[in-house]
Amino acid sequence: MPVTLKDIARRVGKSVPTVSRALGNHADISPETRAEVQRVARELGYEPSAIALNLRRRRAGAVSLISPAHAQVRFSDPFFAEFLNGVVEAVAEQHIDLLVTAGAEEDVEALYLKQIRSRRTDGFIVVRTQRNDNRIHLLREQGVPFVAYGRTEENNDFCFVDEDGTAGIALVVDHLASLGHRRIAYISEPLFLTKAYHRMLGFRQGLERNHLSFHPELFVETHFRQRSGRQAAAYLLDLPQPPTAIVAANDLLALGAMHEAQSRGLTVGRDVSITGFDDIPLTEYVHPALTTVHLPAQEFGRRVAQMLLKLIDKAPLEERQFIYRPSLVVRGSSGPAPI
Amino acid sequence: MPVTLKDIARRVGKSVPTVSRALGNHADISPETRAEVQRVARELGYEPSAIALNLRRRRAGAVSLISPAHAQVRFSDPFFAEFLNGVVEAVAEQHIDLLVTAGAEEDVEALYLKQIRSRRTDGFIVVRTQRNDNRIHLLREQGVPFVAYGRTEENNDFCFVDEDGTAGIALVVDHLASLGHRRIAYISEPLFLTKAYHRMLGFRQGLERNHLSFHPELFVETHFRQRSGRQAAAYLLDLPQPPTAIVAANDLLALGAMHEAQSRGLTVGRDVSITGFDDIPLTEYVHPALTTVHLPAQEFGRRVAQMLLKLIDKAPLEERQFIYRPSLVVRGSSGPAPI
DNA sequence: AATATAAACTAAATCGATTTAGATGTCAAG
DNA sequence: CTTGACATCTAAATCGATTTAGTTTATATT
Repeated sequence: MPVTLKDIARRVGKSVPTVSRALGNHADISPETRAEVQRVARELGYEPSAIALNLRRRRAGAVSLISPAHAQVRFSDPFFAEFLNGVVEAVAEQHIDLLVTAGAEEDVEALYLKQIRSRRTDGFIVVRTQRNDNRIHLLREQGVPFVAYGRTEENNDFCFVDEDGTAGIALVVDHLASLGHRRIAYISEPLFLTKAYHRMLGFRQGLERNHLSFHPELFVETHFRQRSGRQAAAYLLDLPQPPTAIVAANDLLALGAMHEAQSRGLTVGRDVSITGFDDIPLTEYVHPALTTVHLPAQEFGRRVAQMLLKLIDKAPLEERQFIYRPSLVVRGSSGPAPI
Repeated sequence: MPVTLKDIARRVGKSVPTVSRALGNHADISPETRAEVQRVARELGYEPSAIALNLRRRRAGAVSLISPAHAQVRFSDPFFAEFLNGVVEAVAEQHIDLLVTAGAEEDVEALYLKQIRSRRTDGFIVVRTQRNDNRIHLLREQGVPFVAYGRTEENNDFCFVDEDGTAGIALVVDHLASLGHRRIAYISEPLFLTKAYHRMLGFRQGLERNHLSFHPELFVETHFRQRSGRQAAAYLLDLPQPPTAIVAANDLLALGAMHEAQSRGLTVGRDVSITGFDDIPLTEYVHPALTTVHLPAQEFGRRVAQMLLKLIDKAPLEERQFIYRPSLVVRGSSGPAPI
């Protein structure tokens, strides 16, 4: 049986409000009573009921992160896992709970609405934003605090943390072009995701500024995982005129592509160059190590969470929006174009 | 402003309890009133306050998963990420919230105690059990429902899901022995973890039943991550008489070891065999693909969560304990011993 | 001595639901 | 015409906290 104020009140022979005020160090309690109450509370291991408190305060004491339905990967995406690490730590520091939920395929918005109406949560962390994102429409409409990781393509007047994916991929193309590559392929994530779209733009921008033309047959839109990367690479390497370099929109796709190239006996970094994006912890430990674009995933998680907590507390926010300019990490998977 | 029973009551001109009973389909409400109340509720988008309900029911409507402090990896451990996927899905199906928290380094037990006393949670999922696990002592003492992933070394009279790591690693040793390997090294996770300990036992058992002797210099106890695997492999390969096969206690360690071997110009699977454990999604996509032991991480997560939910509901449990017998997955990273 | 003031406490209301016990009105049976 | 049964509803209590508005008692002031 958990200990309540009533239990303490009974023990010290005082009323419940007195006990409450004694524990809260209010002025209208005599030093003796206060000491006695606090002693008994400690002795009984009293801890206020989070639920009762939340009812009174009309807060949930929790923030919510709903993993989107379309992400078959959910937490197994290493980038997202790192991001989650950051969120969990930032939230734990403030003694707020993190509610983690999986969105059902049908309609994630119903889930958001339910959480809002049942007042389970004080705010949301929105991940994997889409170019036209109904979740964001909804949250804005409902006036619920939220911070997104990523932007949308429309009205971006909300709090978010994002990366400049366009600049990131353009750096990759620069790098490959400087190595003499002229047939560069691109493996894209689904383009309804804002970040996939931005990265794709970076690819086109990179081609352009290096005076390379865009070959539609060298552009593949696929899913998130390694399997897709492998399949896409198989298609590309089977082309009559295969690319000498493959830019993948994320590291998992790149690893899948590398696997395909290697199982064809190609040496990655020599016969074909392959690059990724995100710099997940693994990239350093595959062979050859992956040339990629670094993102501080955990820091993104921290930032998003901290912004959200401030937003909820209506504390002043130094910055409502943050766009990280990523940097290139050159490793062994990219090398000079073969002649 | 969220909609409450009071709002509905005002609208239909009835008392709050009547509204409550109408929504709950109780018998003592006239069909007309019931219909009217339900109509208005729908119209206003009424959803009961989760907090008020929980206060009344004296339940939290949530279960808790606290990532242990010693796990520097937390969610970035791909096995754990998969496990979490399973948990999240099983829990979401039952409309229960999952509270994810990070344990501070100092004392995780204090965190558990706090969550128990403040009645934030109805039960716990305990991961990365230790041979002598204070969290389990505590939960048992407090009589709080919990399910562990993994056992302890003492009294195991509680609900858990586990793998038979001993059998798993022994399979690996059998496999390597059958390929002619006689100098087999082992890279272990920290041995205070039950699962690390079990796997280590499997290594010794495997050696024994293949009539191989245990060489202390071929046994390295280290941490979880790739970096440790790499360092351990460096040490092993620098030995005057290096091993021909390296058994790593998990896939990340194995990938680290592979990286070290490859950066020395060795061909993994020919010059040296390397094996892992867990069969994380990545193992299939490195080159050569990793020989490992398969564990259905996501299913483990589901099982643990489902057990916990039943335990909380005091529903009958067909089985309180489940030990999975893992199977070997042979891929390219293991091959015949060089002569 | 009467009154104002301060100290230390408590009753009652509140948050948003549910449940228990009781109230009211209608109708049929005696 | 009274009584009992039934249908339908509401008042009050409860979960565990906090806050507001008093209340009581002792002390200081005039």
